[in-house]
Amino acid sequence: MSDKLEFTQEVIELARISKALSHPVRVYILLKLSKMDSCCYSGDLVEELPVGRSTLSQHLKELKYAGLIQGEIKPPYIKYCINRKNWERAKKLFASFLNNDLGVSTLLQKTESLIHS
Amino acid sequence: MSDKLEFTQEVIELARISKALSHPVRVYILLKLSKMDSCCYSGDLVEELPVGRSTLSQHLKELKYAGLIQGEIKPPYIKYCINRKNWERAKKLFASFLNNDLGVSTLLQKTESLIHS
DNA sequence: TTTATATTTCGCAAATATACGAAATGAATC
DNA sequence: GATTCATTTCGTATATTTGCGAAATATAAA
Repeated sequence: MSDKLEFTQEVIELARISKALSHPVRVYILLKLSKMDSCCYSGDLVEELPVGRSTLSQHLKELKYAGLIQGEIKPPYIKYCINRKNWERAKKLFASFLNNDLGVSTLLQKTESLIHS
Repeated sequence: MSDKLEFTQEVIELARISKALSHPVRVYILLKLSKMDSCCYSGDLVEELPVGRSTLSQHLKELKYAGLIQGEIKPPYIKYCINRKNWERAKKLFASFLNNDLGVSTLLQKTESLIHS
């Protein structure tokens, strides 16, 4: 069989989450938020991290877009927290990945099965 | 304390590995190689994956550079395998990350401690 | 030595990521 | 309404990533 296949959702999702974690600033933010089990202001983070405010805001936006964190507006602040549900999902996916629990059949699929499903 | 800090090796390494995993082709290759517990030719992969030969070669190069795989020349082929040692290290790092086993003190460090250590 | 095969490197184009300062936003307070 | 504060968006510059085909490389076979 030499047909080109498409990636499954699992593979695409793993890549998407990995991308969200592919910068030290974002790794740090996620580690801190998941550890604190509480929330955090953008202003607190910019004090510690070696980037400017607007750059930090971009990183927060990316993590939000990836669904890994969420912001709650508490004027004049915005409190950022881990998105527990998606974070647990990410953890499970990665655990499967690292422990080789993902079956070969979950790596690729034929185009047809995507179209007709 | 509002001094800017630097990232620890753990944070930098997590970001680096995540970056290597931030593309579906690379996730697929790593999953396949770690699952097979054997090796794989570039030619086999290009048959399955939706990218051309030179593009696949780039992805393999990146994974090699990240230390996650290694290539053994078996003319006229090159056999690619998981780099077991580094893969185990990556697994441990990620497991700590996902389980919140990394202490807060392992996230950032003062510039001084880098310079004088 | 020529030919065939597998893979990589090169050159290029397009898209995405990273960073910053300045300006804009949105809510509370004066 | 004007001011203040925390944060985001905009505009811009630069660097990196992704992709491809053509050319180069390296080895085995004819």
